[in-house]
Amino acid sequence: MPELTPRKIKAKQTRKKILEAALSLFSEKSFDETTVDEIVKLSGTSKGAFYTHFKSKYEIFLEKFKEIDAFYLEFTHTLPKEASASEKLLHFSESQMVFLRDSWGKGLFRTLYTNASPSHNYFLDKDRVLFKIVKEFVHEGQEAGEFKRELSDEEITAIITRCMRGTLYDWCMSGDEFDLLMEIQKVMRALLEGLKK
Amino acid sequence: MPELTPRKIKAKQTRKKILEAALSLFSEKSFDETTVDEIVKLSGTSKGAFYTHFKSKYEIFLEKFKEIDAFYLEFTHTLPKEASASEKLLHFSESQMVFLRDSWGKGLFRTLYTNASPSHNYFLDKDRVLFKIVKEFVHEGQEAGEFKRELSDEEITAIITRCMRGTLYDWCMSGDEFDLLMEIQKVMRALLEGLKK
DNA sequence: TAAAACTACAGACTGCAGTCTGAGACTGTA
DNA sequence: TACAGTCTCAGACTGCAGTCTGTAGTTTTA
Repeated sequence: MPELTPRKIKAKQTRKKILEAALSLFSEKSFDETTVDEIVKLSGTSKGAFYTHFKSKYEIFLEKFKEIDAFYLEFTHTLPKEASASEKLLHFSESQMVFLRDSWGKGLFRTLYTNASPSHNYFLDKDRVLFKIVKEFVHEGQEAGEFKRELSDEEITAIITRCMRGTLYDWCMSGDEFDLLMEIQKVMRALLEGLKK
Repeated sequence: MPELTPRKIKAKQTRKKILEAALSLFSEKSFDETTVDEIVKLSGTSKGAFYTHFKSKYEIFLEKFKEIDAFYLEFTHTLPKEASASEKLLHFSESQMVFLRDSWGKGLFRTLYTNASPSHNYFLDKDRVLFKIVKEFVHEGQEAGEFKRELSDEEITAIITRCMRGTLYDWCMSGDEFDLLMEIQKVMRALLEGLKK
């Protein structure tokens, strides 16, 4: 079905070259500091090529961000089966924050937030792995009679991920005094408490 | 003490002309659609004048946003004294969201979020009226034995405003299907429940 | 297999926020 | 009252994301 004509193969290679050059520059400097012209130069292509393959500079950036989901997924396997749903959720959010703080950093999140748009919003994508993971825990908690049923698992998930997002926002816009781990604990504990029966 | 020499008076007038022209254009079109050149032209000044009085186009935008706090303040006077702290907080957040939705709209918030930076962040300013209002209610609730005391009033306030912010974020980045009022109710109910003794 | 239609790409160009230079007017000092 | 220093402002300039136009080569059609 993909119909790989020689031309399309070459196009894919071009796309890949651009992507790799961009990611390399993003990590070497930062998103804001690397220009599209540099990406184009390093990849030996052109602006025309760049914009046929990507809608914007930000779109490339998002590409990298998808890697985060891999971590999430892997992490869930390490959680003890016997823990309660709210313990799992608390644990998960803590590990998530530590991971994001140490492996990604504020700068990336600032970029993520300040370049987001309704049509291009990584956070709000309901198909995200994060969303699915949280939803599963919530569902589990409801089945076990731990959480309320007035709200659907989907609604509760929306609430939880939203408050995580708010915390992440405050963190990446704050100075060093903001302790991401402590703050997520406070928020999650209050929230989970309120969601229990 | 202000030492109003003729020169400073004229400078203030220039500043005012720029501000008024900008706000007029922002409401006529939108933030993104109005250019600094237009503002400068309409106000009969120059770029040089613009950037001596304002650090950026966004800074002018924020100027307008401060009006919101006036609404907040006024609203608190309309709340029944006898209501519980959590009722007041719930009520307040609901009215706030209705107000923001109907009088301000998504567009402005999108601008607010996507142009924010650590040094220039309206939301995170702890001196904001919003912060003070919420803190007062929280404090009241703690005094009345309604809320936990494990967290300080300041900490609880941070949590609450953060989750409001997260909800606002989701709203302004979402399509029409997002019901801001319903969503804030869900979030606030869960949160307030979890903060009670 | 010739012509028509399309695709991936090159790079010049546009639009806009923000910077820089310089000048004229004002202010404070002696 | 002269003159050195300092503001306010004008507008030319820079830097960069994204657009537009043209084209060579490829694919499709007849």
